[in-house]
Amino acid sequence: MPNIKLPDGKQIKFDKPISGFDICNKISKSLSKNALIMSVNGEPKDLFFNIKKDSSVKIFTAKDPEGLDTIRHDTAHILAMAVQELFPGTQVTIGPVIQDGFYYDFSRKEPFTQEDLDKIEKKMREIVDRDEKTRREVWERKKAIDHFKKNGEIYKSEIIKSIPENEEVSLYFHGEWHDLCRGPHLPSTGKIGKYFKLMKVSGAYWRGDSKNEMLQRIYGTSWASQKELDDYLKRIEEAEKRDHRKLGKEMDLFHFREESPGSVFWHEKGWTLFQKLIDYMRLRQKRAGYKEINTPEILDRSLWEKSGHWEKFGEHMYTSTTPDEKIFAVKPMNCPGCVQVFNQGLKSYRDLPLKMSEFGKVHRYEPSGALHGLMRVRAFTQDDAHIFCTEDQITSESLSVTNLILDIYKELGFSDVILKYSDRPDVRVGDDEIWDKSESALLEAVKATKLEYSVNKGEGAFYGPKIEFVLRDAIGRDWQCGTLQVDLNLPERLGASYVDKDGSKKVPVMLHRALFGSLERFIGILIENYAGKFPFWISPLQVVVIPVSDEFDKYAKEITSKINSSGINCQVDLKNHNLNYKIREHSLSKVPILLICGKKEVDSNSVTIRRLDSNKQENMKLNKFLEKYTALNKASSN
RNA sequence: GCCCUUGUAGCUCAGCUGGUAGAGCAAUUGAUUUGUAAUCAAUAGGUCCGCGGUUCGAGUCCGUGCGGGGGCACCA
Repeated sequence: MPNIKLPDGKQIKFDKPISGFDICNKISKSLSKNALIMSVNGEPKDLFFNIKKDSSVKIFTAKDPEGLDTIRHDTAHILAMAVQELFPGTQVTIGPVIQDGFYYDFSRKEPFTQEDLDKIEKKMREIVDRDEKTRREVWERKKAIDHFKKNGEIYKSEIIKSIPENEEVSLYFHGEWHDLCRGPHLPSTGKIGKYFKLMKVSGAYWRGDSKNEMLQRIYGTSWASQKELDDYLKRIEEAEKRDHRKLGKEMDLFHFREESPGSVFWHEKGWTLFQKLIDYMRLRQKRAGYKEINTPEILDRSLWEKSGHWEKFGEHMYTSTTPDEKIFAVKPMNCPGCVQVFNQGLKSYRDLPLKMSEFGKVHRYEPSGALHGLMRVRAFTQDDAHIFCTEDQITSESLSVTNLILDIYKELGFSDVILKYSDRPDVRVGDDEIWDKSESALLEAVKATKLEYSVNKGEGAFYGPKIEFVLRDAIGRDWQCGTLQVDLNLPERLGASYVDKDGSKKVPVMLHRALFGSLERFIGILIENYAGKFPFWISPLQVVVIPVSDEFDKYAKEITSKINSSGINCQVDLKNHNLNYKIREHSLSKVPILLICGKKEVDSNSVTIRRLDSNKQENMKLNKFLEKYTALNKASSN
């Protein structure tokens, strides 16, 4: 005679075993209508599950994340159902819920076309209309395997084999159609609603392994209401508008071309942006005690063999054979070169910590399918630095690195940052004592930031633990950028040493650190974060002067030259177009400040300011303008 | 690298079932002299991604290579 405890503390006594439906009926009519699944003592269950013992029960509707997830899960199921109705012989595999939706992987010879997707979606709506009741059966493992095998569902039988022995094998039925599933599911197909949409088809390896067969994955999205679906589609549209590849073209920042896939052709404006970031970082790093160096882009194979890169990452390295048959590699990383700078000359403990920064351009032969605009390229510039220090200095150096990184992110508009800390993997170099030391140093630095962080057990590099910095952009997307890694391996491999107090030679610890990781990628992130509308000080073209008519060209040219002399990037637009046209053109290319000048301005030696996305006008004496905007023309910390 | 998809003027795109290319914007020239998001007109502009094939004939069909896009795998 179960006694049911509800989340609000209320208890209901029943005189016989009951289902979720019974409980809902007891509570309210609307709940009976809206209930999707429930949890019994924390375990997710179907509403038709029979509760025999005293339990705490929670009912979920579409308003709960658990409810929405189940809607998505069920949408994936009816996707599979629709596919098998339309395309008999297609094998189903897995169909999990993912962020904002779900996918289902199928095995079928012929590829699904866009028309197929439309057909499938229509069929799914039919299935919802049929409102078929959900039925759950638990099968004996062997029987289930044989059953799916007999039906040609090889993948399903594989999945059953991998279910742990102590778990039951459950099948969910909708009419004749059934699928292996842990559940829970909605009581009937009608409960799904019709706020779903199939988004795209793509390939995906069975069990995520590139050695396996490639399946066809259909992605979909599913929501509890039309409004949520519309909002989601709108969100995607907004993200597309910010696409850095699109904006890069529109704003004339850079382009790509066939002759060098994955390498950027920077245009003047894009390169100005690039240089501005470097200038800013130089300033900050100099202040933080870094010494900037530069090392060769092409280095003899022997160095890469010594560093271990040749063996581990050889297939991703560009190499070059000289006319006299020597093999050189284009650097995929800056560290070996930097260690060689350290190695030149004798170093004393008094030199430590020695912080060497390098804006090094590296080349990596990335798989063609990985390339993506500026986000994933084959040639990029790292804002790299290597800190050589003693074991005792790891903590303080880590703290100063995290401070610098977070401060610079903030200045560039990213204050929402989370950290990922990774500790020792099973296969590693170095003794445990030094691992203990480096791990606690990094963890201390992580904690000192007071930011949210995750611990990734065993995810560190074989040569040391690491922190990764993930920043969240204006539309909530996460980008992993910065990194701080302890390296207990490379200095030794390349024979780095310093003379300690007692006159003995010691191997220094090396910290690798990068803030943006790749300047190219970071610019991509900046573009998308700001939707191309950069803050004044970063903007590559900051001011455009527009004379009202060619009568005022002379004045416009004069003030343009004065503004440029003050260090602000300014252009004058003397083209034979009217004012409206020019305002539109420069607004679309996202110039932050337009200065309009006509008779009024010439007479009073002033400018009229029009800011991007505002049609307010502000008149100001030229001197005042220069004063105000030179002050704005740098990061606030400078 | 793998699966799907795609490649036409500087840009965005049209071109039905094969009959040797078209628009808008941009560019150039001329007119207009403009006060806050597109002034008007004329002109010029294309090995329809490359290579091969089918065909009397290919932007269109087939094969192949390269590039782009969406995923998967990869990301020191």
